[in-house]
Order: sequence, then C-alpha cells, then structure tokens
Amino acid sequence: MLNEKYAPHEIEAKWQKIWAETQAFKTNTDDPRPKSYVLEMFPYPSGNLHMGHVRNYSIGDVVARFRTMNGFNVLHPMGWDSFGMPAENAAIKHNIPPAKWTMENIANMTRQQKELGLSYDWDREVTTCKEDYYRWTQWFFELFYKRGLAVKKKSAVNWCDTCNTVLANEQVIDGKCWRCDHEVVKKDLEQWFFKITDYADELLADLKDLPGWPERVKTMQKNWIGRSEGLEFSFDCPELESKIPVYTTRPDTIQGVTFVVLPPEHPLVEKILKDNPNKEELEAFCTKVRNTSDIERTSSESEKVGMYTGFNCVHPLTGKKVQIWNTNYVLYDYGTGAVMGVPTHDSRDWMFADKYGIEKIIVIQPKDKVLKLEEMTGAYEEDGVMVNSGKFDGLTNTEAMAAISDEIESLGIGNRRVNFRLRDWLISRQRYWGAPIPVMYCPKCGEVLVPEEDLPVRLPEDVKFESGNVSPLATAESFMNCTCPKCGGPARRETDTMDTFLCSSWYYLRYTDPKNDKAPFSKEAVNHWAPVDQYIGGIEHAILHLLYSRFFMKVLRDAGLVEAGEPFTNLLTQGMVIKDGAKMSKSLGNVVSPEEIISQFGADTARLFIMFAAPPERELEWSDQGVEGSFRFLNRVWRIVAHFESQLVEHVTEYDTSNLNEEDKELRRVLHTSIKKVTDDIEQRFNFNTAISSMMELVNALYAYKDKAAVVNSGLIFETISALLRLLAPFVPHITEELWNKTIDANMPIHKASWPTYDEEAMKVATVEVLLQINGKGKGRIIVPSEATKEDLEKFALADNNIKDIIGDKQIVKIIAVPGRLVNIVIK
RNA sequence: GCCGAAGUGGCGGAAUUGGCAGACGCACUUGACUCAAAAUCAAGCGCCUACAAGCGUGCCGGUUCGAGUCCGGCCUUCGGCACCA
Repeated sequence: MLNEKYAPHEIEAKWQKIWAETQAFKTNTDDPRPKSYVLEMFPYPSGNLHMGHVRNYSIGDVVARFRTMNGFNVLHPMGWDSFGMPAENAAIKHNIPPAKWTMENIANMTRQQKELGLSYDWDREVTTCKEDYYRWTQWFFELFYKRGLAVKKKSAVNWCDTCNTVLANEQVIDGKCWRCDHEVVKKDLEQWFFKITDYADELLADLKDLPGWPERVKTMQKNWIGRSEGLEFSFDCPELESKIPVYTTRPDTIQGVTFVVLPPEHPLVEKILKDNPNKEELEAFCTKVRNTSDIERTSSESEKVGMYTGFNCVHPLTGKKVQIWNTNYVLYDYGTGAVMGVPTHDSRDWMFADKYGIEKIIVIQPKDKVLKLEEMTGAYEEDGVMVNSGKFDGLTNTEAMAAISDEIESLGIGNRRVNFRLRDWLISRQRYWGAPIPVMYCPKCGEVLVPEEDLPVRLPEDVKFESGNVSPLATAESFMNCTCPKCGGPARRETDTMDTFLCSSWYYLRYTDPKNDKAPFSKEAVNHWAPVDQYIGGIEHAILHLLYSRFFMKVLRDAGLVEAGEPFTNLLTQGMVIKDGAKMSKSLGNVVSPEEIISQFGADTARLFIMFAAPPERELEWSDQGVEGSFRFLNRVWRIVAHFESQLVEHVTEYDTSNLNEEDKELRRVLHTSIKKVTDDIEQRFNFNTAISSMMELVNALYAYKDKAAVVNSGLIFETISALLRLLAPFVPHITEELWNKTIDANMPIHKASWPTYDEEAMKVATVEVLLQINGKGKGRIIVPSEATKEDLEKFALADNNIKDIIGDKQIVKIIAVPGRLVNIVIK
C-alpha cells in the first residue's frame, strides 16, 4: 500500500541508496544500443553547489534519462575541474594544503549531487588535480610541444598583481582579471604559449559545421577570432635605411595616405630616436604613452595624440613624401604594428590629422554628392568612385581594392594578407595549484622535455605559497633540482604550472576511458563516444573553455588520436538563476541554497521547479511560491496515484479501446496528446517548461475523470498512470520510481522502462468548435464534425442564423475556411 | 560604432507552419469543508464596461480575408566585440 502522504525525504534516500547499490547508471562502451553522450560542464570544487549547478545538472539529467528510456546507451559522467586559485588562496589564508581543501570540497559537493538523484556513472569520475589525470595533461603539453604548438616566447603579457600571475587574453574582461576583477597590467615576460593562432582559420570556418550551437556563441567566437582580409605592403624609408610594413583593409584608399603612424613599441623607434634633434621630447612622449594603462590606451574614446618624428618615407605609388609620426592609437601587436594614415577616409586618421594639421586628400567621392575638404567635418568611410588616384580614377572603390592590391603585388612591394584578432594562448601560470609544465632547463642541452615515462612531474608539497615574485614551485629545492635526461648533468625544472583551462580542454575525452594508464584514452573508446552529443553549460564559457576545447580537439585529430574535429555537436547554454532581478550573491543577500530547498521539499521539487520556471536558455527568476507550487503538483500526483491504487494493482494491461464512453475517450485523448507533446518538447525543442505544463494538464484530466466517471476503467487507468509516471521520470526520478515500483512494476525500475508511445487515433476528437468570422471579426462559434471539409464548413457557416442576419443582403466577396479552426466570410 | 538576442496580464511564461492571444503555474478573489485555521476541492481572474460593444502582444506604418508571428522604419533592455587600421 502507498502511504497516504507524499514523504519526499524518505523515498529519495531509499532510491538513492538502491541506485548506488545496483550501479543503476553504469555505462558500458560495448553495449549494442546507439550511443548518446550527454555532458554538463564539470564544476570547480568551490565547496557547495549553487542553484546554477542545480539547473545545469537537472537539464542534463532530464536529457540523459530521456535518452536512456528512448533506447540509447547514454554516457553521462561527472568530474572536477579541481586545479586553480581558490584552493591556493585557502592554503594561504587558512593554512590548509590545497589538495586537502579540494578533496574535502569534492566530497561535500559529490554528496550534494547524489542528493539530487543525478544519473551519473560515478565509476568514470575524473578529477583534474589527481596524478592519474594531470599526468596526461602533461603528456598533451609534450604532444603540443613536439608538434611545434607549445613555445616559450617573450612578449608583452597580461599580469594580475592580485593573483600574482600572467593571464591569457581570454581571461581579461574589460581590462580586468576574470577571477579577482583587478586591473590587469602589461609586462614583458618570457612565457609558454599554445599556438592557437595556427588554427584560427579553421576555428572560424568550422563554426558553420555547428548547427547545433546557439547563434550567440558562434557570433562571440567569430568576433573573438576577428578575421580580416587586407593588404600588407611597405613604405620605403631611405632616411632611416629601412622599410615600414603596414597592413590595411582599405587598399582603395592608399592614394590618400599622407602620413604613417608608429606606436612607441615599434622597432624602428630606436633608430628614430638616435641622434634625433628632438630626442628628449620624443622619448618623453613614448614613455608617457607606454605608461598609459592598456584600457585607456585601447579605448576608442581616448584622445589621439602624436609627435612628428622628423623623418619621412616614400609613398609606393605616388612617390610623394609621407611623414612618420609616433602615436598612442596604434596597436603594436596587431597586423604589422604600423599603420598608414588616410585622414579623409578613416575617422581615427581624420581626428589625428585635424589636430596636427596634416594634409588631407580625397580619393573616394560618393555617388550622390561631391565632397569638398573645406566642408567635411569627418572622414567619409562609405563606398564611392575613385578620384585623385591616377589610373584608378573612375573605378568604384570596390573595384579599386582589387586593382590596387594587384598593382602592389605586381610591383613586388606587398601582398594580400589575412589577419586575426585572436592571440596565442598564454598557458603558463606563476601559481602552485596546477599541473607542472614538464620541462627542464639544462645548462648544456637547454630546454628539455621530461621523458614520457617519467610523467607525471609531481607537485611538491614543501612549498611556500606566498612566494612573492617567484612561482611557488621555485621555493621547493627538492622539486627544482633534477637531472637532464639527455646529458645526465644537473638541471633545473620549469617552475610554472599550466592554466586550468588546459586541464578542462580534454576532460570530456577522458570520461570515455577514465582508468587507462597507458594512454589518455584508447582510440576505440574515444571514437565510440566522442564527440559529445549534447553539451550543457553556462554562457560565460562561450569563448574561453569552448574555444580552447575546439582547438584541442583539432590538434588531437591532426595527431591521429581522435577522429572528430569538433568536441561538442550540440550545445545548450543555460541562463542564470536570479532572484529579485539580480544574480544570486552573498553581498546582495539573495542566495537560495540548494540544500535548504532539498531539506524543505526534497530534490524532486527542486528539480521540477527549476525545469518548469523558465525555458533553459533564459534567465530563471527564483520564486519561493513557485517552488511550493511544484511541491503541490507532486502531492497531487501522489494522491491521484494513491486514489487509483486498487485499480492499478489489478494490472489490467489490455482493454477494449473501440468501445469507450465519453469520459474514457476524453482521458485517453489527453493522455496521448500529452505523450506526443512531452516527447516533442524534450526531444526537439528542449522546452522542458511546456513539457511539464502538459503533464500538469494530464494530471488535471485525471482529477476530472475521478470526479466524472461513473465507472472506473481499470485498463485505461493503468495505461494512463503507467505513461504519466514514465513521462515524469526524467524530471522527478525519486517519486516516480517509488510510485512505479508500488503500483506498476516492482521488478523493472522506471529509469530502465521504455518511453511511452502515442496513438494518433486516440488523439482524434469527434467534433470541433469552429470560429465564425465576418471580415476577420469573430461573430460566433459552431460545433462541427472534426473531419468536416472546407466545403462542409462553408455550408455550416452560411446556415448559421446569426451569420445569415449579419450578411443580410450584403455581397459575399469570398469565404476562407480552415478545417478545424475557422470560417471567415468576407462581405461588402 | 559593429554583431547578436529579447520586449506578451499583477508575476514566471504559452501560442511549434500567418488562423479563437494569455496554455500551465504563481499571486489574488469568492465559495465548499472546518468551531477556526492550514491543507484540499470548486469557481473566477488582460483592460474598459450594467450589458452589448470596444480596446489589447514596445512604437509608427505596410502586406493579408486574417499579424504576437511576415515586411519597412524606429524605441527600449540585455549580451558580445570595439582605436583590430
């Protein structure tokens, strides 16, 4: 007998225990069913789950359980992105070893995940800070190194003074550190980079092969990669015995060049300063610009300032003298680090030239008016016809782009070129809690990789975390001193660790073969499961993790380790969970903890509410009253099943559907309509909220049936409740498992049951209500047989007394009849 | 500035292909049950209205028998990129 009352905590604990004991969600690679890999972004073990996690995992769990019930062999694993700063900060603050802090957090969060009833194969759990994982992260570093994709180079890099480490470009948000929000400064340092730019073209081009990704994410990646096509060519500079290469996307405006601008970092600046009569002034200017913060310097609102260097170069097409200026508005790390100045057709150049009285030449005239220098107040950047451009005069500027590029190329002074905004990925960090970079420095042999068989390079434990200017690893002598594998002489280890984003760039592949100690994964396992069929996570990784993983996958494919070139076939980006219109945060005091909700209502209610309150991609406004509503619904489900328990235990699995009374027919119609709706909503649209709505309608129909039916049809009730529980099972696994076990099938757990199917016949109705319209305005309704044709509808409509009255002696222009919906009579 | 998404009751949201706007839920109102409350059940619930009618999906216009949905022009909000030459 079912309890009269729904007692969530009791049944949730019971089933979680049974699932664990029976290894209910264990996945085998050699299972013959078609595979489906469902994955949620693994968390950083910060200590406790928050509502964003609950939303993420609930979505993933619904998809995973739904696919299992639909006959797929589903891989649904969970793991820990467990290297990173917070562990190290905790070590500094509370004097706890990072590993201990991390593992304790993992234990707590695992408990919380288990309390949510998530269907993970816990045997495949992956923890990036464990040796059996980071060994392979180091192995991948070596793979990249051997392929020439991991290089140490000196450049101006982003440095965060609070975190005491360098950052990748992707980790700088509005000039600030992504972690601590402090302003980032530039430093010239020698650092390790992954050459993601080698794959820029492919990373951009392959976005079109990702129809299962949100447009928004693809656009963000596209913007980030920032491809542009243009022309690179040089200005000859005999005065400095040198050439100045520049890059432009507007070769059509070359004849309008009146100056060339260099940032202070440009290599030619040194030569310019030497013996310069204005040396002091110029030097002071350059120093001032260099000391401006990056944000200020790269803001389009900053004033453009400059100084004439006193030198000139020669225009390659006209032979005219072109002044060379030092400025603050050129990015030295994009293109060639020098730019041609065309005041008339570039707004930045206009502002600059205007300020310093530099010559302006119009080379493009718009089609509909004539520009005059004295009337212009800004640059003309639109299309038009070429003027003042010698043999190119009269061409449209689009034609001139090609013609001038051809000319420059044939003169041998330049080439068409593609440029990217994307920079190489800076992967070294001056921090402790990360995978050590497996490199040694030998006085004789130089930079040497740690031999593969010696991996992992273990993190030492005798380090000082607050090490000031050196990496913490440099404080561990036992770690630092090593033997060069090439010459056997003494060597020193690299003291930097790897960016945690590197650990997370391949974890989804490790799940396919998590215990392999011969390789990061076997080809059979990885090619069976990869790519991930459905990936679910927050939009904040639109560039960072999702771009790095795509890069990784392509490199691994080129190395022959995997077949697929893209890691995630379909991506669902969930919206944030907010409360009172703002992101939940401690400082705002609007945090609702998952544990609180679970202890009050149970995990099923928490999961149901979070899936019902909003479609997954949108923000979700937390509502305590909404949670109660979800709890109420589960109670309604419990009570209606309990109400029909005596009929259910009869197990009438077959009954005559050809001779049903009206109440039976109506319930059966709602049932089959709901099965179709829920299936389509989950499978095709991820509209879990409307799927739940229709299950609520089905429950409402059961209550109506309870009140109206004179005789209860046991077969129909069995069919209905058996299907209802299965529809609900992916969302609320515990309550459905209990009800199923007690009333439908005690031998087969509901999560292994097959998804209900619908019968189109049952969805049909005998009659439908049709709207009658005159000139598009509703004038009444009639009930007609549902199979009534257009012609029938017209007849019915014209026979309607009310319609007859309205028409009177007016002329009927036409009649539009839409079967099942409406009849519109147009009269004059 | 460029690119993208969104704008519907008191609230979260629905309307999948141009066909009855507001499903489902929350809140609220009324009734039943109760000494009473909670729970539950039933009814109502866009605006304006005594009713009929009228109005109503950010704004202005268009296409159409018919527009939340399509087209043109705006406005607002959010997100990304932005001195990238």
